[in-house]
Amino acid sequence: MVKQISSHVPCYCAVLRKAVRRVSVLYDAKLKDSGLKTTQFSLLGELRRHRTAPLTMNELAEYLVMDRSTLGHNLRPLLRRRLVALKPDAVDGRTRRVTITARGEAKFANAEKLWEKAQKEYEAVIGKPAAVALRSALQKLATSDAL
Amino acid sequence: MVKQISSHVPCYCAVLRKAVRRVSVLYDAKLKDSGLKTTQFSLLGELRRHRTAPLTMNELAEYLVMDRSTLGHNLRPLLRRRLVALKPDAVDGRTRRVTITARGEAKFANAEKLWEKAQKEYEAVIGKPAAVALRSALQKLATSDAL
DNA sequence: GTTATATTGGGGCATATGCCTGTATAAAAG
DNA sequence: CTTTTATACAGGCATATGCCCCAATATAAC
Repeated sequence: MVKQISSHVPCYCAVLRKAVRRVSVLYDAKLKDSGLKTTQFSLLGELRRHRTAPLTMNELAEYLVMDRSTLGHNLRPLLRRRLVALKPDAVDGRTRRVTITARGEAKFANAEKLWEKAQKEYEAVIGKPAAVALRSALQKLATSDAL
Repeated sequence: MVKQISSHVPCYCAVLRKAVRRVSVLYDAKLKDSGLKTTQFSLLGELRRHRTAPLTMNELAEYLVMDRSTLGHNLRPLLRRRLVALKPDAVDGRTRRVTITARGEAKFANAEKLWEKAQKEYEAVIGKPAAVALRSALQKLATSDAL
C-alpha cells in the first residue's frame, strides 16, 4: 500500500480496528506459506503452552479473550485438518479438552519461523521499545476486569 | 466478564486482536439499541464527514484502512436498510460514490449518544490520557506507509 | 431423591475481514 | 481507431467474530 490517508477519528474502537486490520494483513501475508492464519497460529500457540494440562473450551476461550462460540468456529477448520483434537473429559461429561496434535505441532514449528519475520518487520516499523510498550498497554486493556 | 485470565503472549498481532475483541464487545453492547454495529457506526461517520464531496469506494476504503472488497461487503447491509446509497459517478462510469441517506443521518445521530457512553466507559477503564495516547499510537500504526 | 439452578458446548444467524478472479469502463499506446 | 493496459468494482470462497437459543450434564436446594 502507498500513501495511506485516513481521517483522524475520535472513536477509540474504530482506530483500534483500523490498526488490527492493517497489522493482520502483515502477519497473514508473512504466514501465508505456512497455511495458517494469524488467529490459527495464536490458537495453536496457546494449546502448545498448555500441552501438559489441556484446557477446556471455556478456559481456552478465556485465555484467548474470545467468545466461546467464536472459539468453536475457529477450531472447526483446525479439527478438519487434524491440527487439533477434542478429548472428552474424564469426569465432566459436558466438557471437552482441546489438544494440539503432532501434525499441529509440526505445522506450528514451521509457521513460527515466518511469524518471527513478521514480528521483526512490525518492530522495524514502529521501533522495538514502542512495540513492546504498545503490546503491554493492549494486554492490559484486553484483560481488564473493568471492561 | 469476570477475572480475566490470559497468557502473556509475545505476538504483537495476537495481543492487538485480543484487545479489539474485548473493546468491540463493549462498543457493540453500548450501540446495541441503535441497531448499528461499531463498524457500521464508523462507516456512517466517515460518510458524514464527507457529505459535501462523497468519496468513491476506493477512497472510502483507504480512509477506513479497509480492503475494497471488505468495504463492499460491509456496505451491503447498510444499502439494504437504506442508510447509505451508491450514486454512479458523473464522469467515470466505473466508479460509484457512496453517500449517507437522511435515514442514515438520523440513525447515526441516535447512535452517537450511545457511542459517547462507550467512549466515556472506555476512558474510565484505562484513563483518558492513556486512552488518547494509545489511540494516537494506533492511528500512526494504522496509517504507516512502511507496513 | 427430586427439583431448581448453573455450566458446557453446539447450531443457527448475521456481520466483518480479506483473497482471488472476473467484468466493465477508462486511459494510453500504436 | 484499435489494441493494450490500468483502474473500479462485484462475486465467490474461507475464516473471524459474537449473539441467541437449545440440549446435555452437573451441582445445589429442599
